[in-house]
Amino acid sequence: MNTIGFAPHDHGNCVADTLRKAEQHCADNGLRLTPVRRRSLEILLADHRALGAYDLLAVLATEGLGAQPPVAYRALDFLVKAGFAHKIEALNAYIACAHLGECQMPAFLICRACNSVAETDTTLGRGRLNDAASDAGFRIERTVVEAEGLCPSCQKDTA
Amino acid sequence: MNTIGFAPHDHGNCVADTLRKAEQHCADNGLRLTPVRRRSLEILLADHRALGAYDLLAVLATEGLGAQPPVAYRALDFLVKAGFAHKIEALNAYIACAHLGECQMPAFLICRACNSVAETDTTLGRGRLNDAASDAGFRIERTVVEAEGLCPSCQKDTA
DNA sequence: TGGCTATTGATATGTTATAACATTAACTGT
DNA sequence: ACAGTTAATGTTATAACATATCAATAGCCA
Ligand SMILES: [Zn+2]
Ligand SMILES: [Zn+2]
Ligand SMILES: [Zn+2]
Ligand SMILES: [Zn+2]
Repeated sequence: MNTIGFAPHDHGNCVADTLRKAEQHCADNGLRLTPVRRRSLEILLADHRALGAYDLLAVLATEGLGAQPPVAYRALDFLVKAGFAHKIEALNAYIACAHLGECQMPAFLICRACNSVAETDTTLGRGRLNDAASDAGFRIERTVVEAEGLCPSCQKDTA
Repeated sequence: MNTIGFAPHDHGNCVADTLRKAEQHCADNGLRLTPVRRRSLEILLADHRALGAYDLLAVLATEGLGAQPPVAYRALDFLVKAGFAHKIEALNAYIACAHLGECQMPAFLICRACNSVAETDTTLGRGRLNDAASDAGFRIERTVVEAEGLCPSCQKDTA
């Protein structure tokens, strides 16, 4: 299942690996990983939490990479369209993809206490949801699957 | 599956039925379906589309039921908590529950062309997400399952 | 080089949501 | 009926999230 976010892992490697894959994907597809875009991806990758556009902007601003909302939203738009990041609809926030290169249908586990987000790659809903969609004659283009709750560590804290 | 929203149905009955169930639920649970709340539910029920909080507010305002944002947000909060309405996270909008009384884990089919929304259910299909959550030690409290695409009628229009 | 397109800079505005506090209505027990 | 309590509403202000628009610049390709 490869759920990333709550389990400890070699994060330095995780970051370097994702950046490398992103660079490769841009090279292969004629996309430009400009300074703002690259730095935005790095900031999102820094830890496995969702960041609001204005949170990202605040960091970019301290680094002289832009101070107006469109800077952040353009970078996020690029990252999302390229598949390097996902929007968490339930939070109006953004997170780096944890499975770059093999991300088909992401689903997210969102801790309401510490705001950490784990990305898993499941086809939930796809079976059941596809059936429902077929019955209704609906053509699915994108799905949003998000679960809110408590991560292992926050369950302990509130126990 | 009882997917409601795209298929024609006796909507007058659908509305009356839902209002009756809501009244009963309030009576049974000591909740108060005040004028603003009741009218908000009626407005959401008017058709199977998601309405923004400010859209709802605009209607309420023309009827003298309140003109400030908190009026709409309080009513929506009540309706959502009571299970009479759902928030569509992908749209930041709200819709009346189409399965009042038997709604466990709703999922939505959202047409990006006409904005109609069908409500279906994923109760039987949450195996994979539950598995992923278990593996990660995550305790799910709420799920968001939304599919964006084209409804039958809009597929024809763009064909 | 010149023309084209993608990207960035900058200002303004639109949209969604909540904080905070005063007021009024409804319920509870006496 | 009365005070004490809680739930709901009125009102103002502001926070948080997102986009429209247009000018300036950088990369790219005849
Ligand atoms: Zn990592
Ligand atoms: Zn992903
Ligand atoms: Zn947590
Ligand atoms: Zn429902």
